Amino acid sequence: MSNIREVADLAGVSVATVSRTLQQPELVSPKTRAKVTRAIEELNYKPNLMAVKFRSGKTHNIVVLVPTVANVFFARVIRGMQEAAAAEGYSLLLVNTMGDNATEQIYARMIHTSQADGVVQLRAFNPFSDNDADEQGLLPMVNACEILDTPQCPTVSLDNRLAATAMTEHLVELGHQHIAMIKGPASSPLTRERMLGFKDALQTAGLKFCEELMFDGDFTLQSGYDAADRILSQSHPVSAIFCENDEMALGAISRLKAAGLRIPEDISVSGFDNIAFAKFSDPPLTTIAQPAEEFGETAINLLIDVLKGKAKRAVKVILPYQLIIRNSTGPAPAQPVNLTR
Amino acid sequence: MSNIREVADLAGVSVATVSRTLQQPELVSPKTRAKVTRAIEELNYKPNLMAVKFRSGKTHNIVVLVPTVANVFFARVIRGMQEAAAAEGYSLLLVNTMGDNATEQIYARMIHTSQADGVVQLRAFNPFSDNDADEQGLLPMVNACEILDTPQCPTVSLDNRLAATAMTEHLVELGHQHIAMIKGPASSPLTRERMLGFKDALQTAGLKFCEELMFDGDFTLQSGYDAADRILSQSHPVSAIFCENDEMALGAISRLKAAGLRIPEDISVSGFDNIAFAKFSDPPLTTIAQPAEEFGETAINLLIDVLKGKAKRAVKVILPYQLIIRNSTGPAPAQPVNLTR
DNA sequence: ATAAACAATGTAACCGATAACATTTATTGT
DNA sequence: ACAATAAATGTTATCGGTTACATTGTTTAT
Repeated sequence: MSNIREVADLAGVSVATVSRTLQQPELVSPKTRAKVTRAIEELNYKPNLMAVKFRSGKTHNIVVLVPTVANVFFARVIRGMQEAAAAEGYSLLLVNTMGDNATEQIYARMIHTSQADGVVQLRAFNPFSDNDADEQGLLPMVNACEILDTPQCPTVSLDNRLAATAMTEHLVELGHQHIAMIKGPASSPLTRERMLGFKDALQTAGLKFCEELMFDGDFTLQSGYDAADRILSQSHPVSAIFCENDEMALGAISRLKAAGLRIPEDISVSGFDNIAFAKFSDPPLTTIAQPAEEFGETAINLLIDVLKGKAKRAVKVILPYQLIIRNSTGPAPAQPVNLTR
Repeated sequence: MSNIREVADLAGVSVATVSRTLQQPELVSPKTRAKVTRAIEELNYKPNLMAVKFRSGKTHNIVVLVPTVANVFFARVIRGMQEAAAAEGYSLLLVNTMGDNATEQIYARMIHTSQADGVVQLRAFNPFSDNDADEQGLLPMVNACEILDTPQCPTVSLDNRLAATAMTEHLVELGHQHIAMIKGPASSPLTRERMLGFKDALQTAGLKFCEELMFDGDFTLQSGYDAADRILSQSHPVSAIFCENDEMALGAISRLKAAGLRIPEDISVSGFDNIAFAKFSDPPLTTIAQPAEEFGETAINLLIDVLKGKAKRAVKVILPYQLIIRNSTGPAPAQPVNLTR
C-alpha cells in the first residue's frame, strides 16, 4: 500500500504539495497538479484515513447503542441514522447491547479511547453515569426514543403520554370500560409515560384505573402471548387490551384467537409503533405511528451539531405521533364476553 | 485528555515503561508498575486507540454490508456477528446498503483507506469487482447468506436448493399439484437456487413446472400481498403458494384472507426463514428455519481467520436448515377452489 | 573477584498525513 | 530593471503510541 511519500517522490514534488493537491487543489499550479494526479493514479494511492483521523483527533465514527437490532422499530431508526450519518461523512458503530448496562458502558467509553466522536443512546440509561460522573452532560451524546428522566444531553422523543392518551380515548369512545394493558419492562420510562397517558384518559372519561388489569411484558411477541394467556385466566372482565408495542399486540392476538375469541368483536387489541407487520396482520392492527426514520435522522444531526460545537445541549426535540385506526379495535360488546372458557 | 508522556512524567519513568506496564506488565518490576499504575489512575489516562490502530495498521473494524437492517432475518444475523466480533475485540461498521452497488463499493473501499480490516458481504455482489478487479479474491472478505456465483472468498450459506426441495416435497406429500411460487428479485441467487430446488422436487414427483405460476416479489410484506393479488386474478388453479421468505408469505396470507379464502383449507402457504412473527401469525407459518445468528457468527470468525492469515480462502461453510411444519400448510382440497370470486 | 548472563529501564525512530513556517519562483507596478 | 508583492512549493515538527536497540543495574557462576 503506497503512501504520500512515494507519491511525492514519483511526482517529483514534496509531500506537502501532494497533500495540498488533495485538500486545496486551488493552491497548486495546474502543471504540478497534473503530475501529482498522474502519480496518484499510477500508484493507486489511497490516503490512510486512520492516519488522518489520528492526527486530526476526529474519528468521524459514532457509537450507536441499540437495545436490539432485531426489533423492527429500531431497524427503521437505524436506517434513518445511517442516511443522516452518511450524508455528513460519519460512520456508525452499531452496538446491539441487549439492554445490558455494562456492555453499554464499555462501548460508550470508546469516545474516551478516541475511537469515536460521540454516542447515540436509544435507551434510558446513562452509560457515563458510572465512573465519569463528573463529566455527565459534557460528553457528546444524544438520547433518542427512550429518554432519561433527567437528561443532560439533547433528546429526541415522542410525547408518549399524549399518544397513549389518544389511543385510550379511542378505546373509550368505542365504549370500552374494562381495558387491560400489556406493559413493557417496569424499568422503561416509555412504560411509565404510556401508563400515565392511559390513566389520564381513564380519569377524563370517569373510568376507574384497575391495577389488576396491568400485565408485564418485555416488548417481544412471546411476552405478548404470555400476557394474553394471563389475561384469559383471571377473573376481571376485559373488552380491550392496550399493548405498549405492536409485537406484544400481535403475540396477544395470537393467544386470544387460539382461545376462540374474535377480534375486535369479542375483544379489541391495540398496539404502538406501526411496524410493517401491523398492516398485514389479521385483523390489521390499530396502533400509534412513530416517525422512526426521523428519530434516527434527528438524533444524528443533533449529535453532529454537538460535535461541531454549534448545538445547545438543552435541545429537546419532540416528534409527532399519529393514531392509526385499523380493524383490531371495534365497539365494545354489549355484555362482557366470558374470557375463561 | 492525558497522554502517555504525561503519565511517564508523573510516574518518573520513560514512556516505554508506561507502555510496557500496560502491554507486558511481567517485564516491569512490581515497584515501578505500582508507580505507573498510580499515575495512570491519577490522570485517568486512557490510551488513544486511534494512535494504536494507526501505528499497528490494524483497525479492528469490520465493514458489514447489509441490504436492509429492517429485515428481521438480517437483524438476527447482525446479532450473531456482533457477538462474535465483540468476543475477538472487533467493532462492526454496519452499512445499510439498500442493495445499492455503488454504496457497497464506497463502503467496501474503507479497507483501502485503512478504516477497516475486512468486509462481510451479505449480498451476491462483489464490491471490489469494479476498479480493483486485479485484487479480487485477495482482499479480506467473507460472503454470507446470499452467495456469489463464483466466490473468490470464504462463504457461509444454506443449501437453498435442497431446502426448497424439502419444502416442495412437503407440499407435494400433502397432495398439492398446482403450486405457485412468490419469488425474490430475479437478480438474487437465492431466488435461482430456491427455484431450482422447487423444480427438482416437482420433477421427482412427476409434476410439471408451470412458468405462469411464478410471481415476482422483493422480500417485503407488500410485495407478497401484491403477488397474491396477481395470483387471485389469474386463471390457473392454485392450491398452494411457496413463498421465498416469511414476510412475503405473511403479506400473501393477508391478501388471501381478504379474499375470503381459508388457510390451509382452501389454500396452503409456506414461507422461508422462520422469523419470530412466523410462529404467531394466523395460522402459524410453515417455513424453513435458518440458523441466522450462526450465519453471522461464522462469517465473522472466518473473516478474522482470514485477517490472521490462518484461513484458506476456499472455505465454504454450509449451515443446516430445518423444515418447520405449522398450520399454514395442509392437505390439498379435493377439488381446486375457485380463486377468482 | 570478575566475567557472563539476565533483568529493568531508557532513547529514539517510526507509522502517514497535516500545516505552520520557510523558501523559492513568478508577477506586478513604477 | 528592480523592489514589492503574490503565488507556488519545500522543510519539518507534530499527533500518541510501540518497539528495536542501547544502556544501566543486578545476579549467578567460576
